[in-house]
Formats: sequence, C-alpha cells, structure tokens
Amino acid sequence: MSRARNATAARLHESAPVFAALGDPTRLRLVARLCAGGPQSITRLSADVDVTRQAVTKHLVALADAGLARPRREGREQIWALETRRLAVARQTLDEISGQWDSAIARLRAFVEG
Amino acid sequence: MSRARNATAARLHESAPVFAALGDPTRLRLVARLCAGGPQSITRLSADVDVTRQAVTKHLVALADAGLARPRREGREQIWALETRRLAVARQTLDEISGQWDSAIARLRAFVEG
DNA sequence: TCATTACGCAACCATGAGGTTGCATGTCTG
DNA sequence: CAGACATGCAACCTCATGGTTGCGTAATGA
Repeated sequence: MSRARNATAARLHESAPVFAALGDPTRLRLVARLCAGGPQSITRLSADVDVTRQAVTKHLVALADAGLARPRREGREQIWALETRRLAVARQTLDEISGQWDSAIARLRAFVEG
Repeated sequence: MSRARNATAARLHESAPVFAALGDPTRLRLVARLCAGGPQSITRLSADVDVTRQAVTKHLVALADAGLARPRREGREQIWALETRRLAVARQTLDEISGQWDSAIARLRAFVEG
C-alpha cells in the first residue's frame, strides 16, 4: 500500500465523524449561523433555531467532539467559535473521492473501448 | 436577502442529507470502495465490509436516497455506481462555509483593531 | 433440469441520537 | 444584597438507524 493510499485511508477515517456532525440539519444551521455571525453565545445561537437552549448545547458539544467548534468562557457566557481545520480535511476527502471516481471511470472507458 | 444568500441557503438545505449519508463509517467505506473499484455488485461490495449483505443493501439505498449512488440492473446482479453531482454541491457548501468564516474573522479583527 | 448464485422482502431487536422539562449554579448589575 | 440572566446537569421520552435472521424468487450454468 502506497503512502498516498495511507493518507487517503487516514483522511477517510478522520472525516466520517465530521460528516456525521454536519449531517444534522439543526447542526448545519448552527454552523451556518456561526459563519455568518462570527463567535456567539449559546443563548444568541438559540434564538436562530427552533429548539431548546439545551438542545443547542448538545449540538454544540457534538460539533466540538467532531473538532468543528470550540467554546471559550467569557464571564457568565460561553462563546462558541468555528474550527476550520477539520472542515478543510473533509473538503480534501470530497476532492479525493471525486478525483478517484473520475479516474476510475476513465480507466473503465479505456478498458471497454480498447 | 440577496440572491447569493438564497443560493447559499438552498445549498445548505440540499447538503445536510448528503453529509448525513457520508457520516456513517460503513457507508463512507462503501463510497471509497466504489471509487477505488468503479461500479460493483452488492455481493462484491459486501466482501469489503464486515457486515451482512442486507446491511450493505440498506446502506446503498441510503446513499441512493441522498443522491450519491445509483443502481443499474445487469442480469441477476445489481451494479451500483457513484453519482458525483451531489458530492460537488457538498464540496461547494464546505467551500462557502470556510470562506464566510474567514471573512467574518477578518471583519471581526478589523472591528477590534479599528 | 437442478443446484447455485445474487438478490429482495419482512420481521425483529438494541442502541443511540435528538429533544424536552426541571432544577442547581455561577455571574452581573442596580 | 437581590433579582435577573446565562449556563450546567440530570432524568426522561421517543423514534430513527444500523444491524440481524429467515425465507422467497429470479437468473445462470453444468
């Protein structure tokens, strides 16, 4: 197995939880709000979404577990900020999937036509 | 709301199920196998994964529901192939999220420093 | 024709995820 | 200090999801 394939496998392994975290609509919405509005408190985020504050907290923890967000204490409130590194890894994963697929299709066509 | 924001919202809405589909480890693995090996039958895909054939079938259906794969009948076996369009949309979503976030950070820094 | 192969369908099960309510705790602010 | 505000913690509920087993059926090939 080549070094490239190892890197791919590692990226795949790292990406699954990220995709899972982004897979929930409410969570994806929270991510979008964090993007548009910058770092925000839990209560402020809760205003943009139609679930309880506690539900929002759970989602934020889920995002943190996936490495997508990070909290920071600030007085009596907790400010959540996005973490873009894992996001970049996930993007690379999608890139590679598309790329590999295109190559596979090309090889298949060559095989059929040749 | 600008046209760009509408497009973003639509992309977000369309991307959540895709991310959810990619979020399961087994499913992501199947996608990877489909990439590496091109279109394959269910039984062949089942060999690469440590769950039952029926479980694999369910996962493939889930991928199809998310618009990520499509089956094609071929004699007594069913060949599954990847569908890259939705994948591209998901990639664009990630791009936009990263981009928006970077802009937000830049604005924030300008505000703090100015 | 008959065994084998590849698959579909349905019932069933266990677990975890998303959500809620209720209450306790810590932090401002007047 | 007292009330208001932001959050943490825990119990609880419901339902979708990932998985299994069992069996029926269509295509294939010797």
